[in-house]
Amino acid sequence: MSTAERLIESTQDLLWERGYVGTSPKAIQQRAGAGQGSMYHHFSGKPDLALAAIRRTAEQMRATAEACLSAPGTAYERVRGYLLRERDVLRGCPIGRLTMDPDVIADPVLRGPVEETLDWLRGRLAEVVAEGVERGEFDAGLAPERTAASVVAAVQGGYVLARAAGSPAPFDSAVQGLLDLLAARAPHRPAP
Amino acid sequence: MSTAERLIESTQDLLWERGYVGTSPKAIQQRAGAGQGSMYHHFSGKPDLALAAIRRTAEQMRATAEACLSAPGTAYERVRGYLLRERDVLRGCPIGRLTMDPDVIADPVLRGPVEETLDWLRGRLAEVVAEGVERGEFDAGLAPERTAASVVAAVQGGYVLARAAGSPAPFDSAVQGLLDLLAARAPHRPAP
DNA sequence: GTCTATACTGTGATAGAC
DNA sequence: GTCTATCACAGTATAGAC
Repeated sequence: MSTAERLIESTQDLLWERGYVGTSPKAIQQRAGAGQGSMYHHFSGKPDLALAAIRRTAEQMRATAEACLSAPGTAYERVRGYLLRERDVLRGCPIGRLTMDPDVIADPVLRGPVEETLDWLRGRLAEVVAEGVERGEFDAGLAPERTAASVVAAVQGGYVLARAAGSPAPFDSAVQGLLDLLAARAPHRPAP
Repeated sequence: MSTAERLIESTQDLLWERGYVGTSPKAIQQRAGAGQGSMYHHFSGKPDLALAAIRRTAEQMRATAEACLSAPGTAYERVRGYLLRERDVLRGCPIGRLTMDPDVIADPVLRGPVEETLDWLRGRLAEVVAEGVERGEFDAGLAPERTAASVVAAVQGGYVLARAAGSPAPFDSAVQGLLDLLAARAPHRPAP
């Protein structure tokens, strides 16, 4: 793998673990096995490298979510598939995490991919819910946009609860609680 | 106000804004209008001062939540009151925020108040939901613990979405989406 | 109690040799 | 392209004067 690739991947890991503020160029270089000069040859500085890493992570997250949401099954089943997909819960969300980073939120360029990714996810989930309503798989009264926001928030908030508790259990509760509520709005009442 | 008090309040503000990793003793001293020696006289170092600040913030958050949850009204109304209470949404949660701080999560002493506060909140909300079920204000099938976790997650996740978007709108959607789902489980169907 | 001086390490970046 | 040397500055803490 090229040095630039290794630098990007190391940055992805460190941003996930420690955030932007908590990640130093030195730490990135050490993890990538690259020298200082090498890093500053490929990237103009920390923000530039972080941007490349954030974009890469955003792409990957989008692909993972799309795989769940475009799977076969009813709308409820696809939402359930997204909510119950395997996750390393205690690591949290590599994109959502960045919203707590003051330097990321303050810089429109760095915040860009974060905003786009979470917007896309809400929009995509809203499509699935709307489809479900059209097909009669969900109650007509279910509001797609709001429901989609609740689904994404359950995941993001679940990570917060799990990390506070030092255990994935509260994440599972939060997700299952929402799934219980959604199942009650799916006319055929599938098992949650 | 005493110097120690000013140091604690400055630390509360900075932890909320920039997190533990992003907050330096120097920045705290400047905001508090205190010298270095003064800070190290009252506190043994950054972790000690941060602990005092986190404990203070945790107390305050608990008091605010308890005020909503012990208000008069049905269980649904009290949960709604908690969810719709005024918030500075873009600032996020001063306690939930800390779960993304690697140095806080790694230190059991600093994580302690964070864990206790969010555990207490879930437990307290579960009591309210359980009471509602007993009184017939909620469907008997509603699981108190799971529902409580979903409520807290909606708020914490709502903050993430709002900060990503640079707007409180997605927070409101997530909260309202959950409220819609909960209203459908309250036999008298109050307006959400 | 509060201040200034000091020390040491880490951060983020540049310069120039190879 | 990659390396090492160097830099200015911030982070964290201690020492000792007042």
